[in-house]
Amino acid sequence: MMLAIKRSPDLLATLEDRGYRLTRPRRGVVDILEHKPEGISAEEICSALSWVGRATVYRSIRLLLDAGVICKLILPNGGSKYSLSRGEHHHHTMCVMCGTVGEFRASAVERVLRSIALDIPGKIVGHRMEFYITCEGCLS
Amino acid sequence: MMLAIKRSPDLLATLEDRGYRLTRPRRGVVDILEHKPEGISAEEICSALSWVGRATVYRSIRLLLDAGVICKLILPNGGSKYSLSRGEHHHHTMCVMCGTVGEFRASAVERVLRSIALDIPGKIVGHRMEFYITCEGCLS
DNA sequence: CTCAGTGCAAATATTTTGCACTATG
DNA sequence: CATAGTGCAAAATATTTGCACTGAG
Repeated sequence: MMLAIKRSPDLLATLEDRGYRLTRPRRGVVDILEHKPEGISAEEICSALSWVGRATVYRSIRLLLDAGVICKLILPNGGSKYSLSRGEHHHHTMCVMCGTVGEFRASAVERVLRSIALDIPGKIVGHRMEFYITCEGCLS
Repeated sequence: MMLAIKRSPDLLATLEDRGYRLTRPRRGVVDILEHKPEGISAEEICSALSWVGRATVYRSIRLLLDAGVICKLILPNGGSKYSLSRGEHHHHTMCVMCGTVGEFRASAVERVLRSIALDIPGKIVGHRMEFYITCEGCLS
């Protein structure tokens, strides 16, 4: 697609920068997501990595989230799944038919954030935004 | 604040329009939220409504969500809570200090949605957007 | 040796389901 | 009396914790 996959090496570097080690289980989680552009749930990661303890999977997920290596996505039904982070701050699209996850960094979003800020009493310290779509493949 | 609370009567009407009844447990959930502008979690509703079975609370929540009487909010940490819906389609602000929930319907948002649509491959069928803020009260 | 990282099983949370019972029209 | 609504307890999910063990510096 538009963005080359395999951005992980650079992102993983941030892990070691922070003093965390890139262990087998952690690498395992990243590897899986590298091959799952549509994202995957915590439990699915556990079964895919049957050689890793469930607790370790959850701990790895939390660590990788902290480090910004992966992203947590909120599904339309409220559930959540994870996907590789391909870069800086961005937002996600999720196809409601096939589940494929896309990323985008529309400058329009950042622009609107500034404009919305004027309407909001207080100081914006964060936000979350997901777009549920029917992707081109599923449309045809 | 800007919007008068107690919009529920009109919203509750949509319940009966749909053929659902406004029973005691359902009314209970709405009542609580009427007095909790900062929203409340499912489990907290259960304890507040100790005279209602847990299952009924969850069923009521789902029903009220469907009917658009209440909203589900995603917290910064991924958890969720509920708040009264004060009207049509809107988005939420949540103070990360005190938890107070606000609503807004900035036309800028809808405008940007249209503009973002151009950047996104496929058809947008829904979205979710939350703003985490430090509210004016907590700023001072 | 020391401590981050791990596995496993148990503990928690959270939400849903089955089923018999109650209430309302 | 037909059926929506309910309570309770059990089941299904999801996630976290305690604790002893392993593996790199």
